[in-house]
Amino acid sequence: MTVSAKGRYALRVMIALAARENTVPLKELAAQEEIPYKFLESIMTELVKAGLVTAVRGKCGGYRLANPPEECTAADILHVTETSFTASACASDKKDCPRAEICPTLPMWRALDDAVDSLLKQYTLKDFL
Amino acid sequence: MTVSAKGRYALRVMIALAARENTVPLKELAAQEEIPYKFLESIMTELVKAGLVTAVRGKCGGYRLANPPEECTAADILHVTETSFTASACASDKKDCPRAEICPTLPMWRALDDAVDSLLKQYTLKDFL
DNA sequence: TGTATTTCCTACTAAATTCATGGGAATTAT
DNA sequence: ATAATTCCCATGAATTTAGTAGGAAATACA
Repeated sequence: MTVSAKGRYALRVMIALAARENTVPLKELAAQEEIPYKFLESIMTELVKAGLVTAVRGKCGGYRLANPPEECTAADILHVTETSFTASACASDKKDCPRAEICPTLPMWRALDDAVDSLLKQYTLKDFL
Repeated sequence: MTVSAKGRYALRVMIALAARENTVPLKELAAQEEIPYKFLESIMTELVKAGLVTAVRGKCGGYRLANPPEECTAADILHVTETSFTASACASDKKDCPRAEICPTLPMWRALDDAVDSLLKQYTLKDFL
């Protein structure tokens, strides 16, 4: 029920990018945020694929936010990094749970997901600067 | 960020106990709820220690709720079973995170914990019957 | 054109956590 | 006594998370 190191790293890096205008190379980001270089590299790949970050290859390249800080929420970021970002496995994969139809707790898991999501949507990168 | 099988099992068993007046032996509970006997046994031990369930040893023994169903919330149960029931490791163990003082995201993790907790407190075992 | 700097891609390894299983001691109704 | 039960301690398997390694592809700049 805890956000992974990966998720916390991702959020931290996004805040770091929000604080800078130019593209920042991974080497610098990893050093500044004290995150293992190669691990961060894999995280950046995901953030790029999700459209939250823009990558510039080659010399003088690096990463920068794809959008203004106030347009990127904590929910956006964590949905990318957290493999199963839902309170209960049942709530997301209906077919995986044969009890879904009769499960008395399903409504609660759904409500919990909604509560978490709506709270995380309230925080944008701008709020962390 | 997902509630473990252990947590879901615990909730299910507690609902099952809430639906019955008498003490129910583990053997029966495990069969009815289709939960591995020995795994459930370890879960019951925790629930007993937490004071949510009363155990009766010996022949004709078993488990029953320690309190009326309307007095036991989902939060009570999940706090027992989930090893780290907090959105971020930082939010619970201050000393583990050297950045706690300056961390811009800590308030959000705290708010998330509060949101989750207050929602889970709204559901009692009675609501699931 | 060559070189240094950078992201991209694929595969692998290590550590931690979750999910169980096994055997037997202690307790209790009959 | 005996059978049915919880309690206690240790171990093992499976899954997920965290971190590493090496090199290919792109790009700025001399």
